Amino acid sequence: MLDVRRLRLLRELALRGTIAAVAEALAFSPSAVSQQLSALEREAGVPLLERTGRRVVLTPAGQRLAAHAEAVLERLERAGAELAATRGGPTGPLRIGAFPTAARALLPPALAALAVAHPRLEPAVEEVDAVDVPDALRARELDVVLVHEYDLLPAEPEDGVETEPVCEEPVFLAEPDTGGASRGGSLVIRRDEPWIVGRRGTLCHTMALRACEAAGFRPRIRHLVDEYPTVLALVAARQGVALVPRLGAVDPPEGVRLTPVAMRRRIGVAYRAGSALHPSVAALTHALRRQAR
Amino acid sequence: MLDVRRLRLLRELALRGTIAAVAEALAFSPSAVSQQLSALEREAGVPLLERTGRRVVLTPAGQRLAAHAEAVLERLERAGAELAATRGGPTGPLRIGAFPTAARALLPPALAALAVAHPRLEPAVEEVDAVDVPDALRARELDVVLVHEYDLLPAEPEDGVETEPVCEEPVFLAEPDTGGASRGGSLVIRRDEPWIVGRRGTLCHTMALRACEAAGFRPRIRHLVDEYPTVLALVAARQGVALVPRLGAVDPPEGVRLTPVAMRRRIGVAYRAGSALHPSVAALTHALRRQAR
DNA sequence: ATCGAGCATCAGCTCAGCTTACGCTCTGGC
DNA sequence: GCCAGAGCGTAAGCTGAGCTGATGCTCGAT
Repeated sequence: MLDVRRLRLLRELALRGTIAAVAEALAFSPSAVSQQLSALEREAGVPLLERTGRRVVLTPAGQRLAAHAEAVLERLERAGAELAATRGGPTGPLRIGAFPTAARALLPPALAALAVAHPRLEPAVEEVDAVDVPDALRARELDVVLVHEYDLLPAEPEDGVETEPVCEEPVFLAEPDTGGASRGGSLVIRRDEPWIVGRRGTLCHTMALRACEAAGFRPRIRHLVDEYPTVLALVAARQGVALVPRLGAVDPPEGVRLTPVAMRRRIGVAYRAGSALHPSVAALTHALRRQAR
Repeated sequence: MLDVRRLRLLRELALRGTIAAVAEALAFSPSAVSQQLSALEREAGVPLLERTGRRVVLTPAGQRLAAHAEAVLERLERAGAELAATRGGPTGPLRIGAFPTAARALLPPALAALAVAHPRLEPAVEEVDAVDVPDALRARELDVVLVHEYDLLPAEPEDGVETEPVCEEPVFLAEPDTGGASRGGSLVIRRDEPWIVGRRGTLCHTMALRACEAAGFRPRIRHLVDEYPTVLALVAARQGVALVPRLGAVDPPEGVRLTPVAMRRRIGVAYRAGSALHPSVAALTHALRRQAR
């Protein structure tokens, strides 16, 4: 009978690529991981890893075994979720990851409602970068993560992670309020304005570029700022224009005009495959949905 | 993460009913099983067992968890089978169980062919009672078992065990050869003859009773004998009539007339769920099928 | 050419989990 | 009705699986 703890290491290796990364993710020493993978290879009787240069890669047999491991672990996750469900309502710690806007605008009221409905639930929120989400979930550093995607930028599915939609919101063009009549939501008219976009590598950065690209021009980028309150303050100071989702534009400062554009942002929750039935996860999803209405 | 070794114990408990039986089956002391199940219950956070009298029974939550365990273990079995397949052809020990007729008539030539095709396979045959088959497979005492069923007596599916057909054979009515013309294969005409059937509790015993019952009478049973050569010798000695499948009637003695009746026996192989792809299992199944033609 | 990242191996230690011993409770046979 | 034994749980003690930390080797990047 194959050892599931070792299969877990193999699966993590398939996801992360190096033994050192697996070790760090699971809080082991690289030595331990190496030893356990060697043992797994001995059990299997087939080479699973191959040293290439100073790294290792999975052999085809190793990849197939990693797929089996994925399936086994998912079923274990489901079993655990079901147990938690029979254990009664949501209880204990729930580690929630969120992108900054959600952490500020969406989560606090949802958590307040949750505290009333499920007083024994202990949510812990942590801001997290989108790129770290799958690893954080798989490594069990987080249990649920609020994620978002834009029309022009659909998120691709990740192994071992499932996503469920929570709500959709419009995206606004934010520009200095000159007092004149609105010029409508088309981006093209602002092609010569300076733009304020998210920092490079963020979803919002890419989203703004894609949106301008779709409108047929490359924006002149002046400011790189992630926090929407700051963005709006810059807009009010006539530093440029920006694209801002509704949740980023609650309570806009004076001197900012918001015009809807033809793009929407979708917000969802991501969790480990199999934990959809977990009562704490289900309760948070429910609270977020109610909040979003 | 739930411990799979402990889940295995829970699954065995679901199948066998007592901790002592689980311990014996897996070569542990009952104490070890008890401790591990307690630990599993602690992990689960839900009562899984309930003491009733001097036994334990699974709670509903325990039963559901056992079902998950079954799924996990089956997937592990498949992973192992796939590894064995990539390891190259059939190799190593293969523990084969068989009912007596198959052990005598079907297996030896199949094993001879197998030895030529796969010299590194080390088959070990053991006669086994039909009632012990599922436990022997689940407890990993055997890898493959030859099983049979009669038209009137279909085998019900067992958790964790899969069955695949190998061949079908006719069943004969064996009666003393009086030299006269055959009276045809109807059983009714022999309703007053003494009958020779398998020992009580065997499939063959039940099969004979069902066949007579279907023909509308209750047989007068004189001899209870399992071994078909002995049965045929008794028939030749004019001790009664009997129902004998073809494999039990190779080389019949003088003075026995065999007439086909409207019943067939199906022979199949049973193995642990998930091990169908195991090269040794597949090779044996293949050899048996060829042999049966 | 050199340095560091990445992996394997070795030695040593710790704790999970096994066995043995024992006690308790219930059941079935006499 | 009683008692022997089946069945389960707990306590104590031991062993080995598996972890850490040290060391060495091999690449690849600067």
